Amino acid sequence: MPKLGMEPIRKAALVNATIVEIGRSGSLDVTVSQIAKRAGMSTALAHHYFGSKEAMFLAAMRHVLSLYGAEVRGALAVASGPEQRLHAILRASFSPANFRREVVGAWLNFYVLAQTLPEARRLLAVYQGRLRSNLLVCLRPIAGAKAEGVANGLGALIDGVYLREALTGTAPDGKTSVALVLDYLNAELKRPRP
Amino acid sequence: MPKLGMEPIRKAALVNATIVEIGRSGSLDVTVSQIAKRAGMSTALAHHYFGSKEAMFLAAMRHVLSLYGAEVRGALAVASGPEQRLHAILRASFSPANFRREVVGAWLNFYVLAQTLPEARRLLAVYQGRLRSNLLVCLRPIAGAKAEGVANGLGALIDGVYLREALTGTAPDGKTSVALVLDYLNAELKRPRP
DNA sequence: TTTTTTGTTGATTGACGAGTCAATAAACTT
DNA sequence: AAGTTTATTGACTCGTCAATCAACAAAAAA
Repeated sequence: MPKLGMEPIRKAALVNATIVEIGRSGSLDVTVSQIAKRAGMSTALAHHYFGSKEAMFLAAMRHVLSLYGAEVRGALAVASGPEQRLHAILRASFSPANFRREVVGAWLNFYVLAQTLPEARRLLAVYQGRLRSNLLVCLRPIAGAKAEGVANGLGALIDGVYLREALTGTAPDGKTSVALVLDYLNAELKRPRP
Repeated sequence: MPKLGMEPIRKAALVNATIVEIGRSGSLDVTVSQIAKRAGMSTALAHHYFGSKEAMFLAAMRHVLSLYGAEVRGALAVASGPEQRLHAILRASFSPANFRREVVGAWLNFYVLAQTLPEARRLLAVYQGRLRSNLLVCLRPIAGAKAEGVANGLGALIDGVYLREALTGTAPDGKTSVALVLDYLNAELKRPRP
């Protein structure tokens, strides 16, 4: 009983299922069969809409990245002033949503994918570029000439703190992460000699 | 023509081959057959010595970690004074050896493994603990009460910078990485109000 | 109403992979 | 010399999996 206009629905279900399955297994070692079953359809249909497993992975990556982007934009929308906006970016980066098992799994595996899949590397570069640009807008008014360097450091620190927080067995603590990064920021800003 | 005492030689060859194959494929999706072939033996022999592919992965992880540990110890041995020793740790962490394709591949995939394999997580915790302890020894004399916090930040920043450097298409630059981390350190140390 | 487009799947193909086993052979022990 | 331990592999088991195909169903277009 084919209702028309299924494509976007099926694709969304598959993307979702891909992320969940990657999170569940903790690796890219998920079968199309698993993904399709979780999305409630046959493997043949999954292939029909995406053509290959690789395409599903990339679509999933795009989705995770766009969710993160949306979260940052949402947080920025209600923040005013450079400091407030910086806080907003950090809070969004370390939000509980980003520490959900499947999101962590997605990120770690995207790093792995980025080693060999050019498109994955490109997407990662886009994410890093956006983060950097967002940080720079906030930093230029308050860090002046140091803005570029501080943005680099902040970006790396965010990734590093996330990585550690995501991989220590204990429940991740966004508050502490934000505080750690803010501490770095304050150190850079209040340093006597630029 | 079985010569005796082959076990350590074969195991070393397999560990090496595992790392190379992970680096080559960029993922944990390597077959025992590939590993065994690169190590110059049959798959049956590989299983004979390690029992499972998982055991090979863990042995490879231990090896990469121990190489890194040795590099740090080596650098520390010829450095005196807290500052010098900190520089030594950073230089070792961002040495060209650590940016070789197969080492990057190993690290990224160990992160992935750590999500699900408790032993891998344990090994990662050991590495982070050692790094933290090494940093603390240097930091206490020069950072005093701030030492703990700075060590946390430095550790995360090192991981984050490494991750970014390893994944940007361009050739990784250890010098710049060291400089970035040192900049953070100086900012924390020279901050007026602790 | 015929044709085309869209949705859908069971069955199949063709390939590969982890781990086991039996068998062979050389070295070391007694 | 007989027995044991270590080294080594080809062949095999049992399983999986990505991708394709043929076929069917329903809606839309002609």
